[in-house]
This record gives sequence, C-alpha cells and structure tokens, in this order.
Amino acid sequence: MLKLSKKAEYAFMATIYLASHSGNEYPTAKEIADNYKIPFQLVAKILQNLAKNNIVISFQGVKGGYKLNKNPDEISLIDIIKAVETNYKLTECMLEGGDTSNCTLVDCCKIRDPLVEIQRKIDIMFQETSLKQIL
Amino acid sequence: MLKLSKKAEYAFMATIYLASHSGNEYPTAKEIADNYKIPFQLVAKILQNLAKNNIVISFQGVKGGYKLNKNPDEISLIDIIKAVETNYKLTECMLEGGDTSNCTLVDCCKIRDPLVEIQRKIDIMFQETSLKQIL
DNA sequence: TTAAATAAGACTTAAATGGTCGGACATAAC
DNA sequence: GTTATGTCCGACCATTTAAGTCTTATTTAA
Ligand code: SF4
Ligand code: SF4
Repeated sequence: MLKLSKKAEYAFMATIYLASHSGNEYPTAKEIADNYKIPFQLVAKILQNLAKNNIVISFQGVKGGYKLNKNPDEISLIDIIKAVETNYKLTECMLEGGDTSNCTLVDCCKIRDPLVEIQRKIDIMFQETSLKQIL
Repeated sequence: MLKLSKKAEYAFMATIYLASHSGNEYPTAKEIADNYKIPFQLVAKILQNLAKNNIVISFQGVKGGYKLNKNPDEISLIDIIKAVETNYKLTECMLEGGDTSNCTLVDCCKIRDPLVEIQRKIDIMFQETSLKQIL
C-alpha cells in the first residue's frame, strides 16, 4: 500500500531525461527506454499520457520525439502523477469531486474526514515539489 | 497508486471503536465487524496483527475481546499502518534498512533519492497524527 | 462440559498493475 | 511517391497483490 506505480516512476524518469537532453534533436521513447532499461512500449504510452496533459509536446514522424512543454521548475510532480495515474487517491471515496457513491460504508465511516486531510497534505507535498528539484 | 489498503482502513476503524468503547466488557471482533458492516474474519485477523504489535491487548475465551494497550493520544497512525501492512513503502527499493537489491535499475536510477525524501515526509505525517486526533 | 471467544494458516477469488501486440497515422529524407 | 522511422491508440494478456473465506485448534467463563 501507498506504493507509487511504475508508471509514475517511469514518468519521472522520462521527464527528467527530457529536461537533461534539450538539444536540437528530440529524444525518442526508444532512447529513453534504452537509457533506463525499461520497457519501450510502456514508456511510449506514458509519454502519450504526458502529451495529452500538456506536460510534454510530441513530434511525429521521422526525427520525431518529445520535449518538455514547460520549464522544469514550472512542472510539479503532482501534474506528472495525475497525468499517468488513474487511481491517485488514498481511498475509494476520494475521487475528484468528493464522490462517495462507490463506498457503501460512507454513512457510518468515521475515518473519511481525517483521511481526506492526510490526502490533502500528500497532495500539497507533491504539488510543491517541482521537476527541477529532482533533476 | 498511493492507495491505503482496506486492512489499514479497517485497522483504523477497529482502533477507533476500541477507543470509544472502553467500558467493563471488552469489545469483540464480531461486534466491530457488525458495527462497521465489514467482514468479520478480516477484522479478526487485523486485530490479531494489532495484538502482535502491542497496539491492542487480546483476551481469549468467553467474555474475551480486545482493548487498546495505550491511550489514544499515544498511538500514532504509523504504528497502526505498519502493524497491518507488509508493503508500506513508496517504491520497491524502500524496504526497511534501505535494501536496494530488489531493483535492477538502482544503479542508474536518479529518482530514488528524491522519493526517499518524499517517503520520509509521508512517514512523518502519519507519525505525527495520533489515534486521538481521528476519533 | 459447553458456549463464546481468539489464534493461525491455508485457500480462493477479485482487482489492479505491469507489460505486450498490432495496426493506423505522420513526416523527413531520398 | 516510396520508405524508414517515429508517434498514436486500443485491445489484450500475464503477473502480482489485495481482499475475503474456510477450517481447525486453543482458551476460558459460566
Ligand atoms: S470506508 Fe470510509 S474512508 Fe474507506 S472508502 Fe469508505 S467512506 Fe472512504
Ligand atoms: S527504479 Fe529507482 S526508485 Fe524505482 S524501485 Fe528502482 S531504484 Fe527505487
């Protein structure tokens, strides 16, 4: 429990790589996968997620690849996490918008409020850490 | 990802219940399970874990049950979490003792150090929150 | 002796994660 | 225009982990 998914780890690695290789040529998914010895297909998919969320910009075709869409100090870790992770939440009842419909215990559950508070603190922590800080 | 396990949630519920029902009779696993409408066998096992870790004291036989071993303000959430959860860690490489042998990427991984720091902050947050605070 | 409780471990099922595959699309270079 | 090299995207499979169940043994008040 409380484990960060590989997706998130790989997303950190990929964005760190992009931040450190901003030359003329755009780094490719293959290049990143080789560099970190992680599965190519997976990194590719993660970069697509990051692109959808405007964290990176993708270039298709020959000489294609990726680059960061903002400066590393303008990208917070929570953006990266939320881009790749569908289940970023401490408990079932903490979907965005405070949807509590997916837990039958919600009526008699006393622990939700304190957990919401803890979730908020964790969020803030990731929010306040920028990509630049982990380069 | 970053999800708290049901085990941990149930452990919070159980300890909260014990903290709120400290009469002459010891609350039983069945009683707690019924009260929160959660699986009896599961709560029982969790209480056993808590007992092993000296967070609760168990009494066997008829009129048996459980009670807290300390005052609610002396029990921190991290104690409860660690009692029931074997995999409390942000990444594979963060087992107690800093064992990095289970990740082949550890040599070239740049994200470990910052993640260790984040893990530390999360730990502190749970450490600093006592059971009393979530009653 | 019996009933009501915990203790413990094996087992099954369900869900989430991690990883793969195949085909479509885009584009620079020849 | 053809080709090589890249992204895009959904469906799929495999593995692991979490969640829950079952069974038997043990303890103890009445
Ligand atoms: S049991 Fe409580 S904290 Fe857990 S998911 Fe349900 S409402 Fe949320
Ligand atoms: S990739 Fe890095 S952070 Fe993730 S488990 Fe391996 S060493 Fe730890």
